[in-house]
Amino acid sequence: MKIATWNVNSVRTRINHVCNWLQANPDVDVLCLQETKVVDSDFPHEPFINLGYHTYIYGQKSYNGVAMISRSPLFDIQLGFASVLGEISDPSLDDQKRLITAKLGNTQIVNMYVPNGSEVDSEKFAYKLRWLKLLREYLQALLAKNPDVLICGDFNVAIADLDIYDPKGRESKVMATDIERETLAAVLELGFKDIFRKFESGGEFFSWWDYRSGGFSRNRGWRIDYHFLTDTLYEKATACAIDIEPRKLTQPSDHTPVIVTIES
DNA sequence: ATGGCAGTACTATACTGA
Repeated sequence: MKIATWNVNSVRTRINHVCNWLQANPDVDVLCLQETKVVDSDFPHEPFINLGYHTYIYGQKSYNGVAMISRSPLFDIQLGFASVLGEISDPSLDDQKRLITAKLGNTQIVNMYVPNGSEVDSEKFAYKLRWLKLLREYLQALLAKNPDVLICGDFNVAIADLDIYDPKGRESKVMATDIERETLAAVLELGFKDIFRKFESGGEFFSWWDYRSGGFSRNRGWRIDYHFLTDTLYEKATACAIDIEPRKLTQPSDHTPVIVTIES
């Protein structure tokens, strides 16, 4: 089983890149997309259906939006926090469409686009931390039903200094502050491990490079796209790869796909 | 220290991202 995650920064603008990538990677079972940036009624289902995939979407106008593109049908699709938790005390956390989960066989796959947070101490930053706190409750509820959970997506947090090309001054930078790391760590403490680090302990591995200032050509990137797996899945994983090829194309997304391989 | 690049909505420029 291969699961991939890719923040495509508009699925409509990137449709050819995504379809070409699927055709070049036919053994990927599920591709989790973030930042689709399209309302559901305008989602480009056809190109995926024509390639033989099933599509599961949760979008909104202009911003955010997630989707799952799957070789075989997925089951028990749930959109947003409330679909799992029931009524939530802060409904604004479901205003932005960032969270979709579904089952592939016995594996619960959660695809998420964590809020960026804009600037430290901004209202958006507070929203990000509240979102991550509710994510913990959400995952706890999923784990109560099924121990085999894979969460992936754009987490907008570099979990270690090794995941940033230059961590100097990171304390005051969004995506790298202690409070973001601690809040995400509290989520992962439920039993999730970074599968990339099962296979690679070194630095200079990134999944996002700023469009500006030649970030990619100078490899000035961040690793903010992850797959976190619970124990049984973690043990069965045999590889985790970052595919930088799509980032080299013209008009690329600023993120590139990350793929985990799990023995079935 | 700042700005740089890109997509969307809209139709000039603001907002957002990371």
